[in-house]
Amino acid sequence: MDVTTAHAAGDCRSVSEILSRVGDKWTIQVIVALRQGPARFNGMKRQVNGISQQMLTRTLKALERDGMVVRTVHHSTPPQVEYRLTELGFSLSETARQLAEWATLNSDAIAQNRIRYDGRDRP
Amino acid sequence: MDVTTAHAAGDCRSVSEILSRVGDKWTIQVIVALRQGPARFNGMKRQVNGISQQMLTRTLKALERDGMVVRTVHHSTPPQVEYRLTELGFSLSETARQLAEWATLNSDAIAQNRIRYDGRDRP
DNA sequence: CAGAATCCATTTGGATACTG
DNA sequence: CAGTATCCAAATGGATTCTG
Repeated sequence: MDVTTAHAAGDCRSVSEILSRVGDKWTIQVIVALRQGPARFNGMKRQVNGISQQMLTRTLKALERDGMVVRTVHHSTPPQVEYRLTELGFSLSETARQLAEWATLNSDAIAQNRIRYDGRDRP
Repeated sequence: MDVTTAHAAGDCRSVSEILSRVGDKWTIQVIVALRQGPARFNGMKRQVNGISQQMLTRTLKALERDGMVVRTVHHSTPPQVEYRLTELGFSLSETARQLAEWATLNSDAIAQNRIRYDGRDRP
């Protein structure tokens, strides 16, 4: 029996908190983007489609705090700041990639399910 | 090359939307809870630790709309309503279980990282 | 380039009271 | 038992302006 089964797969309070942290609008995408290797701020902003500057800042800072990303400043001109995954962050990125893949593969089906559901007569 | 790599792993706009849907505070936990088999409303409320009645209602309704859960009413007294995963929902639950497992295994490390980060002198 | 700061709209979530 | 309805607080996220 694995640890998840032993814990009834997520009844710990901490799990809920972590899931809602990594499950916000951008975290998974940022982590998946960093799988390819270290990246710089504006590079990521271009890579992660549609993210605002503020949300990228917040997301990266939260990931740094959680120990999933390290931030390295190179004092050059122009200044360079590099972000890369830690081991912890990389381990999450494996699962994150699967989740992103699932979303890619099933987004059409979900969109159709919604249309069908909304089309039924209902309050 | 798999589809995720082909799509640069999540730059589609739809992925962002789906991820933030399944990544709210409760969806993953509800789905993981339903892996064990069909369940009834108040049973799930007890199983998913800390969820309010309203949030369970909202989460289940959203999952039903997305075609991940089916809701079956048995007109008995007292009334019974059964929720169970569809194939789509079950396929997500595989990845969801991994994510919940990751969260369980690493919640301590993350908590410690946060303490360390917050302890450093910083604005 | 890499952000910090501010403002504001929307979403999310909790508590409570009520219903068939 | 299985919800609905309402109110409200907090979190989330976007846009814009400013800075070392």
